[in-house]
Amino acid sequence: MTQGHAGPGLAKAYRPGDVEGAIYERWLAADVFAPDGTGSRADTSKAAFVIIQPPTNVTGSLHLGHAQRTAVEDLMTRHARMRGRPTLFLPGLDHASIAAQFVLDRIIAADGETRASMGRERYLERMWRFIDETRIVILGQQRRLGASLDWGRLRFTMDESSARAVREAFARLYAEGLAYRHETLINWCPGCRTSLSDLEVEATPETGTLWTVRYHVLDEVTGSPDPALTISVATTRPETILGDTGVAVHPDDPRHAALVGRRVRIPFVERDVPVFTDSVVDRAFGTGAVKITPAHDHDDYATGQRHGLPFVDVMDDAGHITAAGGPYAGLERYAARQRILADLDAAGDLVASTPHEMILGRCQRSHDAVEPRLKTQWFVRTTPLAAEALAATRARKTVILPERFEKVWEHWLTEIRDWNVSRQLWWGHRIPAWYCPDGHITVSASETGPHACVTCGRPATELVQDPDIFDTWFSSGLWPFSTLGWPEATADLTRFYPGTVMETGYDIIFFWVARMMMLGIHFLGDVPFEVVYLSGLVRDPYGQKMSKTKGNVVDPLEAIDESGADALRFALIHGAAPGNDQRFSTEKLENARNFANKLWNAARFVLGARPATIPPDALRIAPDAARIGPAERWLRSRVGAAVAAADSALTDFSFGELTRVLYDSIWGEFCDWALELAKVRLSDDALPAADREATWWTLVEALDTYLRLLHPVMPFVTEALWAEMPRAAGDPDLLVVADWPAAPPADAGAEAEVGALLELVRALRNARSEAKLDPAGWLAVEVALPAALEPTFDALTPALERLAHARPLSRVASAGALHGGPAGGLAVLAGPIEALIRPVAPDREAAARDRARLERELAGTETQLEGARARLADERFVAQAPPAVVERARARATELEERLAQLRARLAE
RNA sequence: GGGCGGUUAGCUCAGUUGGUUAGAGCGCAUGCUUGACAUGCAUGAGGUCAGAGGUUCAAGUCCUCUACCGCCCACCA
Repeated sequence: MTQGHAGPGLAKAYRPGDVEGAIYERWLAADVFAPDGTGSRADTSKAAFVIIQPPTNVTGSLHLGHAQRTAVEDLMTRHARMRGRPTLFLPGLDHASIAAQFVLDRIIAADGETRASMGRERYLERMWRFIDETRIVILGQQRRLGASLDWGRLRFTMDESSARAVREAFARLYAEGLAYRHETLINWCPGCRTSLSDLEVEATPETGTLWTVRYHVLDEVTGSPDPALTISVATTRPETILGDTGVAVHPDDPRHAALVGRRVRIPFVERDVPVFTDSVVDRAFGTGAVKITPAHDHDDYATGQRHGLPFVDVMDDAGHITAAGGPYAGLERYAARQRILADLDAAGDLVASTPHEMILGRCQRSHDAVEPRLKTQWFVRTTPLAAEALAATRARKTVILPERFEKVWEHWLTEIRDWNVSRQLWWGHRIPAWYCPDGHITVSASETGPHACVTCGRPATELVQDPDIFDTWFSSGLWPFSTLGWPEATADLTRFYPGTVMETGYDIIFFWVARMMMLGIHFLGDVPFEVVYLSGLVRDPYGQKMSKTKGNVVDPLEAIDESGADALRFALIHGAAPGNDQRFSTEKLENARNFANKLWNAARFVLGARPATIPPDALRIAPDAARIGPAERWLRSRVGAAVAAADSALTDFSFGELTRVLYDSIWGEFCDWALELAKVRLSDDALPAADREATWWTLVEALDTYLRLLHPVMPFVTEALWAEMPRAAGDPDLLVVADWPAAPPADAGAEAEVGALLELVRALRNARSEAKLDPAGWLAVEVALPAALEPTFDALTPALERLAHARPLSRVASAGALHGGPAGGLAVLAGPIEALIRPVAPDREAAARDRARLERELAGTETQLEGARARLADERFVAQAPPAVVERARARATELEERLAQLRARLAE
């Protein structure tokens, strides 16, 4: 592009909906999102920036939390892209087996079907149909948000490439002895009919009942239960009585010493079990005697193993009592509990029941009480993997933000237990393990499975594949490299692994982040990402977690329809700190939309103010330094400060700080002051055209810089406005691939001088308002100011007159000249500047109000001066504080003294 | 039972390595049809930074304790 640009012009009103869709299309058409897209202007010699986004669950639509994360991810991506780095922002979907089945089960239930009635094959077909619908919705939402995802690389965890990585990873772990099959007590959800990892069990505090039950001791001679000799045990789960295989007491407990070694009869199942001692028993709890159910309780499992007790499983997959439960067989577990309690009571063996505070494990998904059950499952030995992940974070190869999460990270990985990866579900990756009739295990990474049993050579036809699937997190744990072609040694893998930043919510740090770290380091020999950026949760205006059941969910699409994607993104990023939860409210969204509107109108003004001497398609040039005035120098310096502050915020991942800086600069400096100051020069026909041009180019430069800085946060509106802006030589067509801005030079002198005069304007406005002078009238003001400020004052007088609505604003030789004139003026003090408002007409009331204002100011100044003097009088302060601090304190005291003198002089008149 | 976070203006939140005058948005009050913007402009009121103690010349900021709120981890019947 060799010519400056003039677009079709901007609509008078800002309507986000009118520009967003078209702009996304332009980005896609220009192919700027892919690291090697035809429109990419990336410098391939620079390190790639790879952002890792959690693949979205296919089950539902996006909520505000997704929107916030996508906004943050896209912000980082767009910034890196403008810095000229090749960027990879890969879109993905996760099959989310348990969540997806949970949702689909409800859908098919509406048609009167169940998982069982459909069968595995039909069920999975139905699932694919279901997710084909949802995936379109989900991907459309990301697009509406403006996420600059490389759509050509869309990956799904159920794709063959992911499946291959899963098989390979598992086969390697098995070969290395890090995956093993083992019968043990696992967490079982009767509602979902699957086992769960420890992480998927939520410990929920509840008030249950502690029942005391009598077991009858067997007569040593007759072998039948003694009606009189009993031992009482306490239990919160009477249904597990059916699986009891022992009673334990503490070895030093005299109350039960006589019964140790005797046998008791478990009621209903008529099983005779031993009474024995074990020091795990807490003598203070309950009766001091514990019923032992090794197949249904984690503690009892260990106790049972120590004492060689039988393991009697009394429950089936649905949570119903099995044949082992004798008369209760077939009953649902809680129905069985009630029947057992009633029967115990009838037999006179239910001694007591008391309310009991306890922690109950519930399924994260269905909230059913989790049942500990004995099952044979596949486990991953995590201890060695966790050690490597820990070593990596300790060596700072991967940094977790905010840092405080490193502590829980350390704790969890140190205390980690082996990971049960088997799930008794259908939707997911089938475990690639085959069993021969002799029980030999063959694990194969081949898509078609093994040819024969590796142990006995039986042919594949005689082998049966494990019906279970993997925990979803097993495939998502491979995400940073399975998406790049692993296990093949692809060019992508070399180029994009490890990733740069992994962004996600802190709620899945263990589920996902830890697994990616462990598996990434293990299989690739290097960490999967350099930075873990953890976002907080988005809550409703009252701090509640958003959930569909509470009905407080804000749909991102509604917010976008209402206020635009830019406003939503800004609202979600503004004021959010990593790891901190954030409340979302319509007020925040409105504020963000107003900001976008403000920017729109500011741009409209700048573009409309182009001096006629500049052709519409002129190439953008830097303002002529010899032609600009103090206001322009001030603006350029402030823009430079904004660039520096934005850069530093981005370096620190302080995105809330970034939006604050941009909001304040654009609204508080550019719109409130710079544009108003510029209006005078731009419309001054007496000024040489070159001067007016220089002023305009200064505004264009500032706006151009702001648009670039803001683009990562508000991509649509900035792109739309930039389309209308003059281009510099070498600028691309689209802002999305434009260069990140450099800071215009700082100008401390202009900042100080113009800053002081803006203070004067504020003071004059304040005085007018406080004295309730005619708001629309022109004030006659005389100003006395330090000699150093005089040239700036003279240059800006017309602009200052306009801003303060004061004319004439005339300079007098000295402060003394302000006194002794016609009586009844209002004194105004602004730092080193003194001014006097000459009333248009004498007004006794206004004078009185003004006097009150001055008196208040006097009192305040006195207090401040007292403090400043006390500080300086303290020898230790003068001696020990840094010289710069002492110097500042001195200057401050001097300033206050002068001000005090001025005020006293005014009040004395 | 362990650990983490929060407590700053009426509300929602910023506040960098301690530095003297603690900020913003919303809300509130007063006023403004000033040629980019009423999705706006101007001005103002409003804070003993949860409480107590300590370190320091200096504490919203560092340390200790307390209170309240929230979260995470945890196999005691």
